[in-house]
Amino acid sequence: MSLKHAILSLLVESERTGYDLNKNFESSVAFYWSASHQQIYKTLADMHQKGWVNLSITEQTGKPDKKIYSLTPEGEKELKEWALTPVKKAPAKNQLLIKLMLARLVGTEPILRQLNDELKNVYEKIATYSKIEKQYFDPKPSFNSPLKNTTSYLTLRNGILNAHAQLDWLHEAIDILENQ
Amino acid sequence: MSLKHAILSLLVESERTGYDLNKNFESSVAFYWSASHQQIYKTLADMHQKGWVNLSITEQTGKPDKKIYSLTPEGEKELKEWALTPVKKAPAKNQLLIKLMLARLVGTEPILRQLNDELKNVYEKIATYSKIEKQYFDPKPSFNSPLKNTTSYLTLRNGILNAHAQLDWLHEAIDILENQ
DNA sequence: GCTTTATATGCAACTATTTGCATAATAGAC
DNA sequence: GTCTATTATGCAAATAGTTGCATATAAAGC
Repeated sequence: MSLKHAILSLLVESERTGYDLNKNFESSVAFYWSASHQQIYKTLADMHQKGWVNLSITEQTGKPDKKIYSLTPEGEKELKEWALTPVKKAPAKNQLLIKLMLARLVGTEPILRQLNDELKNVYEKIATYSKIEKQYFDPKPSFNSPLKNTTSYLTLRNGILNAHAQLDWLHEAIDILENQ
Repeated sequence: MSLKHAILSLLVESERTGYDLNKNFESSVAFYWSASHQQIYKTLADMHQKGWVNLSITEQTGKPDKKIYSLTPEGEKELKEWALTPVKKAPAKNQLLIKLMLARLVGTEPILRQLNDELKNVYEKIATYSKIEKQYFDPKPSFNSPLKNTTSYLTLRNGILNAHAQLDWLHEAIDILENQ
């Protein structure tokens, strides 16, 4: 699985706690991977077992211990190898399209309602992306920017282009279904 | 999960065997859901337990029995209810973007290689979609076409628009990374 | 005649993910 | 002072999905 590798890719930059990592998954990582905090803690424990990460425990009086994870040479080796293997294609999962195919069974009205809900979500997504773009990538990274900035910008661009495609499709679908 | 509902949505149209369903998942359903044959057989057994599908066994001499599944009223009820509940948003899963973020660790060359591989895949996907479009949706469905045709066409359009967005992004990413 | 492909089904083990619950301290709002 | 959010961690059960293996017939190509 790739959750391990998503986590390792964050530990390349700096050591982190499970809590820190969860915060990352709620913000920037959300563009390309999702995981719950339970899954993150479990995966960290698994990777510690495998020797891919180191664990240093900071004891705190009266508080639970702080568990700081860092990348080991084995973890880095694994991550590099993984980065070089061809990507596996993601399984198709699109609930909205199953529902669309059920329009004949349930009528077009409830489907149109859900398409419009989705339209609203996509608009909100695009607004969020625009804010991020203005805040962090204005002016946009150029050939002499740090590589880190460039790749971060490209993950944002991926979100933007996909969201616009979704927007176009939703308009098309709503338009066609309304005229049926 | 939605695999149950994807299967039920096929059984609305006609009764089918696990094998038939698997064929559906390899062709048209592939636009919006994926599942292995093992998963399909397992899910059919689960739904039979729940009473959502009926099972009629055709005994064949010297061959394994043919198991034909059909929708029950309970199954249809469940499907209709599901169709009306708001869609859950799909968790983000994009391996290629994790790898892109690893460009600093492994260098841009191997990442560019994978982006170009993906570019090839997307071109092939678009070619396949074009063929399907010409074969089944020329002329394209209009307001007086059967709803079934319209919704099938829209699932294809979803694939086409997403593939083009992916294409645009890949060109952008490759262009930027090559000039780094 | 032999090999491959299609038909037709599934179990078992493992891996991944979700959901519900649980603990416990600190900081800030009211 | 009490309530709420944040910090910080995780277990357990259930559900979902993958991978490897297994069986057995029939048709078509070479």
